[in-house]
Amino acid sequence: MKNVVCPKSESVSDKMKRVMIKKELVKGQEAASQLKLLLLHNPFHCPFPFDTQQHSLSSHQLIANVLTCFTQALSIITDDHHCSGSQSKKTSQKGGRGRYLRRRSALTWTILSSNNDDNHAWRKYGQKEILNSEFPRSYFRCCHKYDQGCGAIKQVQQYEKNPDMYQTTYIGMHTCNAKPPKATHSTIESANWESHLLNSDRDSMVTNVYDHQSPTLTIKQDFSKRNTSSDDDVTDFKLDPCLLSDFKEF
DNA sequence: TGAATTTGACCATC
DNA sequence: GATGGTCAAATTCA
Repeated sequence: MKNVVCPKSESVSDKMKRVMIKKELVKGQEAASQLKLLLLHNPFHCPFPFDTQQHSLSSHQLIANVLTCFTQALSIITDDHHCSGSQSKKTSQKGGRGRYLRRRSALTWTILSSNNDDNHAWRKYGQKEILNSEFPRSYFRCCHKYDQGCGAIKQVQQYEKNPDMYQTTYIGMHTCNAKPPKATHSTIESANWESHLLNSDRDSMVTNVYDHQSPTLTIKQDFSKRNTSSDDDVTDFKLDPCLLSDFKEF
């Protein structure tokens, strides 16, 4: 963080950026504190992305808030880094195309589902053959990208082990006013489902696996990139009955 | 005719 | 350089 502040040559925009970064970090800190309280009072709180509890934010939403705040702060810092300095090279604009924005740092999670309908309006913007993959990957962005600046995107690919299922990766949270995604009954009625919540740097992965045969929720953290993967990273939770009923309501 | 999808080319990342 | 992600012109559809 010491790179962020440069008091000697700080302009008005630098000050604004500093304020924005501070604001994002404070928001992230608040969300982390709420998450801590939530887990202290209910360690078995359902982390599922589509938690239906209305009275408070789910742990997933809090995690998403934390990551979003940090991502925002980092993007401000990164933009500053890229834009500052007279020698920052301009990208070529062949065919009038600008710099492509990649979202590797955005909050990402993957679900396996028998249908792709999640109650959000998506616009397909690309399809690609993937190496060593039987099925192409389709790329969708939120229809409200331009009117509301929503940056949510998803990638859909048929699951090779079971072509009736679709592996859908959501990247970024919806910032539009559209209805939040809701899992369908067909999703839950499939034998098992799993979702992956990836953190921003992809160093770790949280995998939630719900098994209908024996109602357990497996939360698996994958730190493969850090080379610390072990059986200790896998935690099985017997679900609290009330949470389980919430879980089956979708 | 406007909106949505397809598709080839461009760009970023590893 | 290979591969995946995104753009935007061309095409299709309602």
